[in-house]
Amino acid sequence: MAQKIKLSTIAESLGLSTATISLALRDSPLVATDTREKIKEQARALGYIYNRRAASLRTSRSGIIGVVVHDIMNPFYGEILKAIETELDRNRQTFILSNHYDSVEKQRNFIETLLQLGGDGVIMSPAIGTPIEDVRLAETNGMPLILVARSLEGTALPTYRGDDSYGISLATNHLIGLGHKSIAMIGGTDQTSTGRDRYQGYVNALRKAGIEVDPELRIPGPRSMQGGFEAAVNFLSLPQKPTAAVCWNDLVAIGLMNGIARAGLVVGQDISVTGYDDLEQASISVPALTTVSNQQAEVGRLAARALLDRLAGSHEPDGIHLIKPEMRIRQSTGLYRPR
Amino acid sequence: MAQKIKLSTIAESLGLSTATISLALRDSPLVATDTREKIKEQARALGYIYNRRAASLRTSRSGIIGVVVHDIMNPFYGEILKAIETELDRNRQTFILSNHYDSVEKQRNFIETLLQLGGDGVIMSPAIGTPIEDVRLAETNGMPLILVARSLEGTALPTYRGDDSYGISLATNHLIGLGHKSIAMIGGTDQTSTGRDRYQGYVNALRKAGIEVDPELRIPGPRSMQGGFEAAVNFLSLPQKPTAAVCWNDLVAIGLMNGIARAGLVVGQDISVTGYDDLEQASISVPALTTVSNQQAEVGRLAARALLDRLAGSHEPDGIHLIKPEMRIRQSTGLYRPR
DNA sequence: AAACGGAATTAAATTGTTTTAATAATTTAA
DNA sequence: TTAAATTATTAAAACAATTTAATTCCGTTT
Repeated sequence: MAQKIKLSTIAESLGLSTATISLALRDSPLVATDTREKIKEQARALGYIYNRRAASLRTSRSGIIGVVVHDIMNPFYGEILKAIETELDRNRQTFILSNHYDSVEKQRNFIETLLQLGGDGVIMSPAIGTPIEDVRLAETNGMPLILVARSLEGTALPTYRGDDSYGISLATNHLIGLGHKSIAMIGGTDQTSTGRDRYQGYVNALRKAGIEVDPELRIPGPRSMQGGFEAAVNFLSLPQKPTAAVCWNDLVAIGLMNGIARAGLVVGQDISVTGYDDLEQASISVPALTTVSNQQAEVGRLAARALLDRLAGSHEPDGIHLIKPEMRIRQSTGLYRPR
Repeated sequence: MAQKIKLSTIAESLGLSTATISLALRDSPLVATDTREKIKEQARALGYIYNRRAASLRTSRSGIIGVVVHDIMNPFYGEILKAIETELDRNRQTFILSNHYDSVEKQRNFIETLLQLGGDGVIMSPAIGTPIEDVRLAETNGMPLILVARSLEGTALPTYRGDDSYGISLATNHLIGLGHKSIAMIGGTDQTSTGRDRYQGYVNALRKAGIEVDPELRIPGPRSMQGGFEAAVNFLSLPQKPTAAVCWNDLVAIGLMNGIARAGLVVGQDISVTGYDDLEQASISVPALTTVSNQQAEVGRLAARALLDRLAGSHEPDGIHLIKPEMRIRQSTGLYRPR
């Protein structure tokens, strides 16, 4: 391991001061071009490694940005993260990623760790039940915060997410247009703003079409493939014999379709199913899934952009930015036929 | 934002020195119990936040561990990461996650960033073509390195991964046992050690059963669902009319099954398909996927454990640790019937 | 009352960088 | 040739913690 190469090592080896070395390595115009070259060359030769903690101790900028979401293994968040990663990478920011699994405590630990590391900012998809103090903790310590995919009531934080109410109404209207009247809504929870918005979109679309809303047709549940798969039994044994299902997301929809197929029914003919998110998998499922694109890439990109802009000093007004979803019609939905 | 609370703020407010505060907050027996309590109370009241960069500058331990894999959106890595996360969380280590997408450059950037941040160690699943220097870069700078899921020829680094050759031979033998003779191998690459091992396992099993190996039956390709889906066309038009396929992983298998279903054939009857990894999705696909559990959770846990042990000083011998995979038989495979 | 021992506290050095004001060296102008 | 202006370099003070050796403050013992 030899011994650590630091600015002073380079300085001594060249008979210069650390100040010059520091300036030169950061391309300051204060140091002469040829000395700069000489210094850079020497740094490379010695295998110098920039010590960010020492630097950030002085500058109070760490180049670290925290990102915390419910679960990175969920492709919905995965796609958002990918967009954030691209944008942050481009701006040479390091990012620290974490899941909170909807544990407020795990989320707070993350925020605290980030503060200890001197994080420059956070992008988060707040855990269910996030208390305002936790958000304030970040803010009072000078760490700006952007919300993504979920909003948080009672705050005016900049938020980027899809227009869920509108998106679900697109899917519901599509089914209504195909003649369906008994439409279930499968998966998810009503404990998040997203949940309430989505249910509202479903309700609104039905009402507008003069269809009565039957609370029994709302089957909440995990937002996973497994969740959808398990909901199939429940769904198929409803006394109302629904002929269509609006699912919380694509994962639930794919799980539900698998469950329905196992029961011997044909999705797209006997039962129509819509998803939400338009994951990569949606287009290659069997049958191909009719769904709503939630524009994950755009949502992630905008959130990252917003944070970077804020860090660069521009203070755009806070508020919720809703990204408009789009319908993707495929083979999992078809004309109404009585069951 | 008021002004930053630091040790000296607390010290002044209590008429003590920063040394005492520092010691007290870290539960040193050097400071009297009642002063310690008083100090902790005051720290809480003032909203003190521990400055890790200042501390780690002095102690040269950052509590940061880097983890870099091919793609966190791939559930195979996702499951490994989840296990690593659990283990590191339990030991209060912060971890920084990154994808390298098999770009050696992106991987090196990550290692460099981690060095700059004073990372305590790295767990990585090396990108294809990783040069030894990059690994050495970490080591010569005192950052221990553990490999996971993939190995790297020419190094004696501690490595934790599944026994791929054995695992694939399990799947191949299962198909041979069902009477299949023309068995294709779909997806993946032969550029990684994993790839070569898996192909070897397939070849070995065939040879042992006296079946001739036909190179045309090896269809390499992306290790994604999309990849499997697209391989279906190729697969179905092979002149050898294979009746079974050993897939690189579950994603490829599910994609392939979807492709076969789209072509009107029934998986498990007309064609048998095996996966690899035993992802959560495997058990709920239609038909349920016969696959090989790669013990992701165990692999991740052991890798994290190995790094933590090393950081704690225990110097277990290096070397490759192969975790034994297990067969999971479901409905995607069935008795041989000529196509 | 002096000497001692143990417990609690602290002074001061250290970690590796950045930054500002000051100095030294060089060039230009008069 | 000298003064002024410009360019290049550096000394030294931050930044916020940790750590070691020294000091202070007790109560005991002699």
